[in-house]
Amino acid sequence: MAYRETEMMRERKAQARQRIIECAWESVTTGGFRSARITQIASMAGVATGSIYRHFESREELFAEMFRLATQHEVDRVAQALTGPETAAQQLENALRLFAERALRAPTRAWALIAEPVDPKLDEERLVYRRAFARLFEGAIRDGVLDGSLPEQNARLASTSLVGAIAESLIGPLAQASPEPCEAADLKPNELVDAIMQFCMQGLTGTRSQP
Amino acid sequence: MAYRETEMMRERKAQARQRIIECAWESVTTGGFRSARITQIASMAGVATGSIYRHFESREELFAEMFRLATQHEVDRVAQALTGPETAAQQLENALRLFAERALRAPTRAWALIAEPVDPKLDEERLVYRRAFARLFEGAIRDGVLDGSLPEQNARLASTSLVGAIAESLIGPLAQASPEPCEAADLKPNELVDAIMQFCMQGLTGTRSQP
DNA sequence: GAAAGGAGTGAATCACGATTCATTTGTTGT
DNA sequence: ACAACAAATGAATCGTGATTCACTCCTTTC
Repeated sequence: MAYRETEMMRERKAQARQRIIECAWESVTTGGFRSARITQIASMAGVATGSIYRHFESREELFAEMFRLATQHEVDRVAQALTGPETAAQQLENALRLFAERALRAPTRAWALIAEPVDPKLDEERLVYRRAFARLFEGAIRDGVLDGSLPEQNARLASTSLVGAIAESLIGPLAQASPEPCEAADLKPNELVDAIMQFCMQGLTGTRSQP
Repeated sequence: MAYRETEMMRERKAQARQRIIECAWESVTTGGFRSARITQIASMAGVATGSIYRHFESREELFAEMFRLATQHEVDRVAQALTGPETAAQQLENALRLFAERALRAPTRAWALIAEPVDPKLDEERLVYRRAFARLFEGAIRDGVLDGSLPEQNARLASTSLVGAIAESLIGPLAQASPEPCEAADLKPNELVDAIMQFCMQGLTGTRSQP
């Protein structure tokens, strides 16, 4: 017999796979799932169209995998903000702010992650993404209730509402085109974030901040 | 010469047009824009495929028109709730609750109206829809600030956040399949609505309700 | 260096649905 | 009843883009 997959080959394939995912992500970040073409991704990655299918079952599968990775990255970022010496409420505010700012900085990406619908497989992944965030925020809210920085409440629902309020505030205005982001409510980006945060924190604490 | 469009014919055409829109709406309500096929809509309406194009420039155009009508209907419903003898804050709560309940009762329709992306023409219409709601809620918030039932705040942004919080809370969990709606946060539908409303009203008033 | 596979290629195929258009079926006025 | 025209039809066409596959190119092993 001859040819047994060697370490070098495994490595090389893994790299190609990685490259494909990265290009897919770039394509999605630029124009959303809708306009991401397999053909174009292939040529970006410097491989033939058919080669994509050596690495992924289908277009769906490629996007699902890509989504999984991007999502994990984003969740990790936000999770980081949920550690530190501050009160849980303060940590949560930081995390929410980070979430909002990141979304605002890359609207097309945010849209793709949060809302753009593609196909059932992707929706499934998105659900996981949502749950990951929900769980994150939910935990922080529970902590806040324990350390007294937040009042008693339904943590699960509050966390969902938070994500929703932020996403809508950012994405609603930003969904269409990315060229001239943000003019929602006639505010500058950071003012927008501030205002969103005020609403969210009031919703959580039931206490007026900065009257 | 002969044949000049008569009243009866005009009527008949208008009816067909109406029927087509209704069937399109039913189709969208059932499976979302994505799965609404012109062919199927035609057969539902009892006309030939080609006849659709006697009434509408294109698929896009049909959906846009349909969307416009559905939207108007929905907005009118909610606007109704914003009249009455109660404080503006109370009216707003009623309106929000109505919005949430209606969405909860027909998740696929709500999804189609609020979030499902289709094409640029539709997105434009959706923007109008969002603005209509925003304006509605915004006005109510302004009134609330005036009559003292709500504290000073950025009405525009608060209204956006409200729509977002509600939409996410409802649609996030309900987006996928309509068969078994609602088990979000392990709550029954009306409990879900109650919890959302609490969050929203706290966000608006900065006051803890039902501690 | 030659056999034995695996990996890569990309033009051809296929699927799917919107749209068209030659033809048929009314409708109207005389 | 007939001319003149509009409306309706739906099978055929077209466009788009994912997916395939017969073939070539590389690696590995002996």
